[in-house]
Amino acid sequence: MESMTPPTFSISAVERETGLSKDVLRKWETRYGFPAPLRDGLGERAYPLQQVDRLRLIKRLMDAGFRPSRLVAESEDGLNALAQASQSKVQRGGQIDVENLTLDKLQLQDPNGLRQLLYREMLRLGIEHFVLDTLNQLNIAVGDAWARGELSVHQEHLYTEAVQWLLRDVVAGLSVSHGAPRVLLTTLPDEQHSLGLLMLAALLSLRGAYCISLGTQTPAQEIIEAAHAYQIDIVALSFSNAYPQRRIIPALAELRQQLASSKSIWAGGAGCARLHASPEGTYLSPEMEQGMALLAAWQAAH
Amino acid sequence: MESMTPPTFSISAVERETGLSKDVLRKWETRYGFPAPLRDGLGERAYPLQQVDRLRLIKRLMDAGFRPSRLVAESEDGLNALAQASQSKVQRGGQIDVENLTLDKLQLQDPNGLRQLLYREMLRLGIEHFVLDTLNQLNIAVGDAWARGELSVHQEHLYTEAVQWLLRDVVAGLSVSHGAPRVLLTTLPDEQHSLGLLMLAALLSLRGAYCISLGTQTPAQEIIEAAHAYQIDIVALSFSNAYPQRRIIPALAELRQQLASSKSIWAGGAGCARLHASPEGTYLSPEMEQGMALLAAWQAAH
DNA sequence: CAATCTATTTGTCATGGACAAATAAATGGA
DNA sequence: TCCATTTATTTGTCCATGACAAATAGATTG
Repeated sequence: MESMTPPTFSISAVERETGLSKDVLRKWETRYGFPAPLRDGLGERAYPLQQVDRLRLIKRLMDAGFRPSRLVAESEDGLNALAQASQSKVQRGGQIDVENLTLDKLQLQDPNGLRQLLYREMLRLGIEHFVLDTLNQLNIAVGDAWARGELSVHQEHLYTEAVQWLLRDVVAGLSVSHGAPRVLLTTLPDEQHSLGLLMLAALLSLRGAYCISLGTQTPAQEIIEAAHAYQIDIVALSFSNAYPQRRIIPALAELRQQLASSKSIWAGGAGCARLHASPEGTYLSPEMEQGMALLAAWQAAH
Repeated sequence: MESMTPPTFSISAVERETGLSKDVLRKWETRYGFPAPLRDGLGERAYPLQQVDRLRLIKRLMDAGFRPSRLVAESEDGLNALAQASQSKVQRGGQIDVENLTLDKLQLQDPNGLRQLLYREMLRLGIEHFVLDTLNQLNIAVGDAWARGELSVHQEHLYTEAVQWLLRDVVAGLSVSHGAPRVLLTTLPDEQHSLGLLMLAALLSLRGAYCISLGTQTPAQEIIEAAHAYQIDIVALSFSNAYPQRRIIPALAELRQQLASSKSIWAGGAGCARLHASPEGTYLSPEMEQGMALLAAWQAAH
């Protein structure tokens, strides 16, 4: 038992853990000299935990807008400093008094407490206010804390689960089979974040829309088919920051081309925030409020 | 408008749509001569829709146990015949009278009806019976129908969503903060199916356990950390058929090695069904019932 | 100071070869 | 004949290197 082998990761394990493709991992190695994995007996890359952690941090900062060459060159302290600095600037609306408490609860490892807290807050504020303000800001707060490394992945998972639990309950309670418009909610493959979708579903349901959620990662072909089958008026897609920006527009264009022109396409989520224009007949609404405005417009027009 | 370009897919699009890695797609091309994508102006592979569909079908059948060389050689009709034949043999317990009705509902594009139907059935049978029998068999029925190509992806998504909606509600209602054992439920990266997890959570909660769900795709490191932080007694992981068998044992072994030996590790889901032995101190329970037995054993021992 | 043009950065794709792990096929007793 | 063990084949993943377009930053000019 003298020689415990320290844990290392294969290239595909690192791809999974960091979200950086194998190609990218290899290219960085030759271009920047980092990562610099060890090699196992077979000559295959073996990434030490430390490097994987660093890669994770770099990926976070890239999602926040930094470029790799900059980050890879940075020292450990430099990276951490950047992470500290990369706070979301968005601070609209009044402070939510529950925010700190909730982050505390998360850090206190109290999943049930968190759920109850959110539920009570929702009852107090009403769904619309709760979703538009509290959840919105909480998401940002959690995202920031995570980017700064103050929250571990499992804590973030826990938060996501708690909110999902809550919102699904709400949406299920609000559903009526004859609402209008009929909205199909989902994400494209490679996009796993569904919180935004659920929040939108809650808000739209509140205003009388009929929401059908397909969960995450529905192939484009299937979206088309489902939109037809369920006689959908509006297809709502969500893109998180992690979704490669450059793929959004083409994806929307492709959908637009194949979908009956009577059906609208909405794209929401933080991933859309930095986009300026979208293909003809598709609508960007990085903020929830804009989604509500789009709904109002649709309902007025019909 | 004479020449509409027929839609083609890039290699990464095909990877997303089919779940076959780029490496595999390229290798099959040289080894078996299929797929045989066109090339665009840049010399890059451009897969016609027809080939993508065929790849999807092949992937389905591979998940059902067939080997690629066999499938790739097969004719179109041959593949369809195989898909027809690959029914799950499991038909234990009495027929559930609701099954056909539910599949009908799915095919009738009636998401709300489905949810209500499931809910009513749950009330009628009681949660335990409903989960162990109805849902279990429904899952198999849906999985089979999907493998046979009778169900499209969006319909399967819809089913999954409906069940999730239902079960989350149930689990939330059952949660008590002082139950024992304390169970952490999640899946490893690359495993996105969480239905089994939710079903287990419902059953365990019913029997007094305290369940903490982290959703899907929690990195191994994070599971360790969370197990410690939440003072977990049992870590329950779920593996679907789609999860590469060969990675299950090593993954369990790695977890076992890093996790305090006082904490149990359970592995469930259809992906475990074909495994015979598991690492020391970890337990396989491809069937829900076995999970219940494990729980009973744990509770008896404490 | 805004807009346009050049240079660099960056991700993805391609090719072709190697190898271990998984699976099937063949072999040799009981 | 059937089970267990050994040999072959299949199969996924990895490696190295090179090419190129799209995205971004930096320079230049009106």
